[in-house]
Amino acid sequence: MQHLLDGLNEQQREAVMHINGPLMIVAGAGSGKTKVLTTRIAYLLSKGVDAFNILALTFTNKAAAEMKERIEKMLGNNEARNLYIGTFHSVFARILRAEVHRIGYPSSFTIYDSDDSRSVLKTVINELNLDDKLYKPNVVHSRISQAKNALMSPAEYAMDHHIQQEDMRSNRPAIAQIYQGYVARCFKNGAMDFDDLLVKMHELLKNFPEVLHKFQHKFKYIMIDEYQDTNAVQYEITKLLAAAHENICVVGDDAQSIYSFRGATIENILQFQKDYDDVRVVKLEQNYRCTQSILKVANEVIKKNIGQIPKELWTENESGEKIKLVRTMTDNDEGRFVADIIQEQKLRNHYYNRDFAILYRTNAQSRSFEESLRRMGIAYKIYGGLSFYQRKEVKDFIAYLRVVANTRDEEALKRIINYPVRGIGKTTIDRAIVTANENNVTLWEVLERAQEAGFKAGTLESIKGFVYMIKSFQTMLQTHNAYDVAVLIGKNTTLVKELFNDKTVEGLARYENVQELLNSIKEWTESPSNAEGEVGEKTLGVYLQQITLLTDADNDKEDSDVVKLMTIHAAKGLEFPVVFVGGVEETIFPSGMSINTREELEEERRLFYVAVTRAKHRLWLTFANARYRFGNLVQNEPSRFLEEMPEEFVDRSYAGGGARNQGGMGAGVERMQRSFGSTTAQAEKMYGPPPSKKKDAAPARPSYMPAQPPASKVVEHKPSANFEPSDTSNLQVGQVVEHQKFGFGEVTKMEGSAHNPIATVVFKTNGEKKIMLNYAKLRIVQ
DNA sequence: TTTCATAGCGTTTTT
DNA sequence: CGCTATGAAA
Repeated sequence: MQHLLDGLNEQQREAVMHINGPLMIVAGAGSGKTKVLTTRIAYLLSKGVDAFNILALTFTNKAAAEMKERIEKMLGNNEARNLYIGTFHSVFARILRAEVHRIGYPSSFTIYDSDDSRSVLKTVINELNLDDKLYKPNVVHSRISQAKNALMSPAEYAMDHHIQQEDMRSNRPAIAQIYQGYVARCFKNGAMDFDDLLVKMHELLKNFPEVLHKFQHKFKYIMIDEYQDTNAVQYEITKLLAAAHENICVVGDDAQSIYSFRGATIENILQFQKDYDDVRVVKLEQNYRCTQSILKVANEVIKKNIGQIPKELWTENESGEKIKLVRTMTDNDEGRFVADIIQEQKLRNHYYNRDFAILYRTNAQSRSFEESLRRMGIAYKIYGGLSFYQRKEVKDFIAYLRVVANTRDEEALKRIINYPVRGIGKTTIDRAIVTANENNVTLWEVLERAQEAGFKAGTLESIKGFVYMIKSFQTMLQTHNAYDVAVLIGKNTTLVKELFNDKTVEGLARYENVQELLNSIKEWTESPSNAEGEVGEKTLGVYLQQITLLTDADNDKEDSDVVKLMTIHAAKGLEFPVVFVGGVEETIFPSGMSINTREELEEERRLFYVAVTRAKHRLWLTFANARYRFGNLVQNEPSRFLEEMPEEFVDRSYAGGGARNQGGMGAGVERMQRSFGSTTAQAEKMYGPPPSKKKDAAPARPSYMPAQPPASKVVEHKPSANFEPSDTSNLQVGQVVEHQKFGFGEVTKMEGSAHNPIATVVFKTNGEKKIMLNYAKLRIVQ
């Protein structure tokens, strides 16, 4: 047993060994938090606690997988596979699978990602005949999400005076109505959004005493990582679960709370001591990650925040280099500078690509870094942005799987019903949806009984074919695994073939993405357990639920030697030898959206703290005088956070003398001012004027002259006197035809299906055109 | 019914 | 700037 505790400091050991009763670990950045958590679980197991009785909630699936691996190594057996470790969302998804039938959901419920949610909202907003200019899905969704995270039902939302006033003031009084419609629609679709995974879990525990009792009894020991980033639902759930044994251990750092925008409240960790009697508090204050300089800077900046748990982080590490502040002219220069330094540092200090991380406040900032790295031939990977599973072609394929697993899923159904094209167009779908709503059945049920709805013969055939196909996939699922069915789907829908035939660069990438998806299904099907160590359940539904909850980081292959680019939020919990933080400018960092209240600004500062403390050895902070935003050059002041850093640990020699060109700077100010400049005027001198906002800034022309017609001007053709459309059903390559507008031309290619033939015609006067024979009138000349 | 062009809009941050 | 949501032509 002793060896488990070896190498732990006094506080860490205390945290590990306190196993009964509530425990709060205040873990500063880089203080060995993960080590403590894993050791603590191993310690519990070694004391005879059954792995089945331990629940550990982490922030990412990757963290969960890592912890499990480390515990297995420590113990030398595979007991760890029986632990319940995962994110709130994935652990609850797993529990819901078994229990959610009680509230009318299928166990293979679909999990909607933000895109799906937005799409449902759009439908609801349209059906309520509301102005979609006013009710933007994004705005509405965040409103609903906030309500859910505060455990507020649609009815309660409608009754709440404060909320109603807010919605009135923003001229959106119908959000309550939309909320209600949205919830109803999700339920009808057998689908849950991210928030529902928490809300429905809470509902089950609250309304079904037998469920609550079962899980209270099961989870005798509960651990929650990143507790400072939990929200109200998560708080309520854990409180319910822990109520029986009160063996609850939360780990967090109030200084790193950066998720208030999704309902996280720092109060949860500040109030923990009041929630339970006899809370043991352990502070981990020794940092093992950063150099003195980095840590001093971080400490000093975060001190500007008021109302924290008092603590002073210290380290025995060497002092290291000063933090380097860098000013560049534009965002493109910033990118070039960082790429240059990476190149230089690789040579000078023998770093590998994988030792570098470039962090930024917003995803949009990745572009300039990406470009310069590519130009320099430095391998990199961008985390976040749109994930693999959000790409069009992947989502399309997955939509088939989703429908097969859950035909109630209307979003997925709408996506694939006419993809690839099978003659079920918008009119047909709209009509089917109306029928479904009128009869209060699902869209799928309408399709199943299409003959009763009175579609015309051709359409009915198409629908029948589609329904038959989906049903055959479902049948196959009973005897085959998810991978086999997926391959069959790819074949039968000609979806893979279609992508394969697209030989453009993007088409090739799309094809490869679908292949990769198939591989991932195969891998998943064949591996004995899933991300949470769940053995056995290898159904299609489970697969789909899991991938929706996956992030880029979860799929990360640690072995690849690439520079990592990500937002600071995504970098939480990670560390890198060398870190660059880009765009340290007012309106970006702190974000222009978050400078209106002290609370907002303090969260930005905590974010800055997180960014700085990701670095182990070297840290560069960069900012640009001006950067391109929506196509035009705008200038920003250096971030106010730069002024808050203690001078002695900061090297400003690349920074134009001082962050804000004011007070306290050395003699360098003027020199740097001259050589770097700081105004847009100078930026324009070097890079030309910003593109004009006006569309028509081009050559002046007298107002009486009409603007140039669009480039694709048609040379007028007067149809022959005897023009009469011919029967083109047998049109052949090589025939000469006349078109009413385009004139005479020769057919060079025939393509398209029998139902929708397309002829390519090269016209004498107008060049090559693609003509759809069903609609265009052609006279065959010879 | 499908495709292609363009107008308009967006950037916090994520499960 | 780059994407996507709509509408006119095919």
